[in-house]
Amino acid sequence: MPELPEVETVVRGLQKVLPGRRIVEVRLGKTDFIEDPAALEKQLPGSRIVTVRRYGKFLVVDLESPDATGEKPALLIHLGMTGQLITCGPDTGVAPHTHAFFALDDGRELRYRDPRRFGSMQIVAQGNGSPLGSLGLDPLDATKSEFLAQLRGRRARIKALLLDQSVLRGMGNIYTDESLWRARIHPKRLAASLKEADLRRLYGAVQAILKEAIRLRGSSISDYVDCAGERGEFQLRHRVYQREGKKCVRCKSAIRRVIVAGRSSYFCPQCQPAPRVRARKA
DNA sequence: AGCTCTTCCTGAAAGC
DNA sequence: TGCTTTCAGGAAGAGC
Repeated sequence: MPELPEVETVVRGLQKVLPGRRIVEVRLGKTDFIEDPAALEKQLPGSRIVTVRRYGKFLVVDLESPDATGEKPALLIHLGMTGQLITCGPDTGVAPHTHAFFALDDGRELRYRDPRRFGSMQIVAQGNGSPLGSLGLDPLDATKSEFLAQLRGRRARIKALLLDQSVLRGMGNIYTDESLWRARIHPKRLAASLKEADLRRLYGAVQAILKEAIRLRGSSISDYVDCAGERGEFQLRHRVYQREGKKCVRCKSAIRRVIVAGRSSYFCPQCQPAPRVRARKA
């Protein structure tokens, strides 16, 4: 599923080919994941792509309107669980579940495919519109003190906080579990119970995991591919994610799975000791 | 504030 | 073999 490293990989690929291109035509299939399909069909044709960038798990396509009104619209795309953005020639066969086609002025096409349609697409007036405003720190841009300030003293479970996009933007289930394993922190620990040293270790782990995942072009589990259709390789480096019952590479204990924050959470019971459970009153 | 449950959707995998 | 059920999960919303 596309999280920060996967979106970053797609963005880097698109940024090589899209800036300067003009969108000449928009064709849509199913539109229930698009906020205002008519707005896309009306506003996109004729506009020029300026930049493609990542904001959390969102792809932001900054646009320049043909009528130079000063309006700088942006197309926001969230890949959800199974979203793919691919560039290809116009005659390339259409994969099932391809729901949006953006014809470009060089004859090529940008296509959006999303079997489960958990993704989303919308046009905002400025690249900072609606959903982006409520997002928290970018885990790679954040300094250690910003990161610590965001988590210190919070009563929620650390895993829930790492997944919360209003706290940190971009982490998902895979990189949360991998980071917690690396930092030797159990997903159920309350952030407020963590020592300063734990949080520092977590900061380092998050940065290291995300950077390595970007270097390896993301994790290809489920449907993830980059904008050229290539798979990533970080799934080969997963230490806990989807490794229930397999041996921890550090201590040989069997990896376990529990539900935390409504998500499957994989951890090593030896390396990541569980918090003390408060006794339930009878 | 923070937890759990539900909804959206499809395909893969498990169960019978 | 082939059908049915379950599960996965990003995000938002409800209810506690």
